[in-house]
Amino acid sequence: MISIPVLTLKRLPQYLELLYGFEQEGQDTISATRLAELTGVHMTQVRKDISLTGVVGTPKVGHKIKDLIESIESCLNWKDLSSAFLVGVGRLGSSLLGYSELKRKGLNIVAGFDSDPSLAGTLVDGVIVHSMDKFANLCQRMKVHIGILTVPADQAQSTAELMVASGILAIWNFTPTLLQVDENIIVEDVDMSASLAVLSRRLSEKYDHDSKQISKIDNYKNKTDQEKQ
Amino acid sequence: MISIPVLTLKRLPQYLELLYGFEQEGQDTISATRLAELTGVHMTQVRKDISLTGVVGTPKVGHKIKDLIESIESCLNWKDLSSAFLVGVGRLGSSLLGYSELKRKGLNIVAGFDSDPSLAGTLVDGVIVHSMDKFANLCQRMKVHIGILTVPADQAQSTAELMVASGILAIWNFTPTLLQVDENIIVEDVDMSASLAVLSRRLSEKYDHDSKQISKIDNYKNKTDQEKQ
DNA sequence: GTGCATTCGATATTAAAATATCGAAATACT
DNA sequence: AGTATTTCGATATTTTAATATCGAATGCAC
Ligand SMILES: NC(=O)c1ccc[n+]([C@@H]2O[C@H](COP(=O)([O-])OP(=O)(O)OC[C@H]3O[C@@H](n4cnc5c(N)ncnc54)[C@H](O)[C@@H]3O)[C@@H](O)[C@H]2O)c1
Ligand SMILES: NC(=O)c1ccc[n+]([C@@H]2O[C@H](COP(=O)([O-])OP(=O)(O)OC[C@H]3O[C@@H](n4cnc5c(N)ncnc54)[C@H](O)[C@@H]3O)[C@@H](O)[C@H]2O)c1
Repeated sequence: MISIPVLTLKRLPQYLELLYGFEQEGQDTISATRLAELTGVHMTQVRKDISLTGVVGTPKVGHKIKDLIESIESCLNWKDLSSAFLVGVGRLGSSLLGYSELKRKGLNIVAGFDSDPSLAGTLVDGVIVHSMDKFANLCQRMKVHIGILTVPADQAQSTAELMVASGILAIWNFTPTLLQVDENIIVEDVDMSASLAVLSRRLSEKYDHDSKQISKIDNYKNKTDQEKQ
Repeated sequence: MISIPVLTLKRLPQYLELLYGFEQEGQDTISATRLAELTGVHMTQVRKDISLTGVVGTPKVGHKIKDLIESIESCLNWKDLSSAFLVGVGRLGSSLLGYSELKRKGLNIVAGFDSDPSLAGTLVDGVIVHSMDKFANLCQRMKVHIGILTVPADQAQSTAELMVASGILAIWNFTPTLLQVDENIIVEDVDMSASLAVLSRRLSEKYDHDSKQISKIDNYKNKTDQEKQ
């Protein structure tokens, strides 16, 4: 199975999102050109990305939307559900338990785990929450290989180690902690800090000569808004 | 103000996280070499990243941790708080309202907004929630320029447009929707789908010849675990 | 003080990603 | 039917990012 570049993998869900929209609108085909316009990704890049999923289009027409969705979904292994355990049923954790969209993306959270004894045995959005001592055993018995990590930052490393020792092969890490685990464990960080860093800096780069700039922009915007009327 | 590459910006918070740890342990200096070991980023890359923030180190010693933190934080504009509004106080939205870590990263959510009338006037984790009709007015009066978007996907585009019309200059977008807004508005996506796509595919690439492979790995792991004892 | 090891930071090389170019295939139009 | 036009997909070029190399600076051991 060929290795697809990370950046391509990160673009594929974007295309999918648009494709679902078109499908609902009853559209039948779509061109790479159009996808490029909508995503801001270069036309040739879209073509390369699409071709990596293994689908072929027809000249002048483009791609059959149904085929393209099918191809991207199976490329990402989103066609059938993988089971996952979530550890840390706090604010973020329980919001994920209720996030039904994940099922449409191949992820089925079959149980939550938390060190807080008052949560053990409860249901959160229909998902059972267990105490931590059940983790290793259930993990092996149910052959679950994906772990979602939403514990406090200072508990992240030890929890990750427990996961790995219990048979977890891939960790979806929502904590800001940099996990140190065996190198053949797949760790994928959902890095909100990283994203916030980019937003923060880009805003500074654009306007922070000393925030007077922002007022200028405000004035400019008001002006053009008036002109538009 | 120079433009720092996205990938560098995304690595800076990683370094910071480690640096906070060292600072607490009472350490005084750190070398790029050590940061490279811990993050998996190449040593020369770490040096480049660090030098982009404007700090200089001393040979043989490395960098003063205090200076480095200071330098990265001010590079990301995390030293002083920017005000933000959050729209969509649902599962994810309210989990963000309670996420105090954001304040340490320069972001101060000063109010939430929601179309659900039963939420108007309530406090969520100490943050006031307003009805949507107050958004434009408060945005201008309080000179808030950052908007956090956590409404359902089908409401994302229209809400983004409201934000832009109200003076928002940067949108932190947690929805899977690809926003179409004026090009000088900064949009930063927290793309969980993208992250899940990478995790999913990498897992397939590694083990999906037909999932027998995973059992093999299990056996292998058990074996080596025994050997370790 | 002198050599030695370490680390910085600048410059060069390599690798990877994004963009441009071009011919061929398919449809629509004359 | 023939021609123009759109779009695909393969190949080349350019740009950007990652890695390697090297000299200089600093502190430490002797
Ligand atoms: N809240 C957010 O919006 C948000 C956003 C981004 C990242 N995060 C990160 O997600 C993580 C969780 O944040 P949160 O706001 O949901 O915190 P939280 O305190 O609301 O929830 C943490 C949960 O983990 C449980 N827990 C603590 N130690 C545990 C352990 N050793 N084993 C198992 N369970 C344990 C707690 O009982 C609690 O239920 C943090 O690392 C945070 O940095 C949160
Ligand atoms: N829940 C998660 O863990 C999670 C994870 C990743 C992404 N997301 C995305 O975040 C968004 C919110 O997800 P959620 O699970 O919190 O949903 P939710 O239904 O729990 O919350 C949505 C909130 O938005 C409000 N709302 C709806 N329309 C609105 C409008 N036009 N203006 C203002 N407020 C409006 C609703 O009243 C509700 O309070 C979705 O786009 C989802 O795809 C959620």
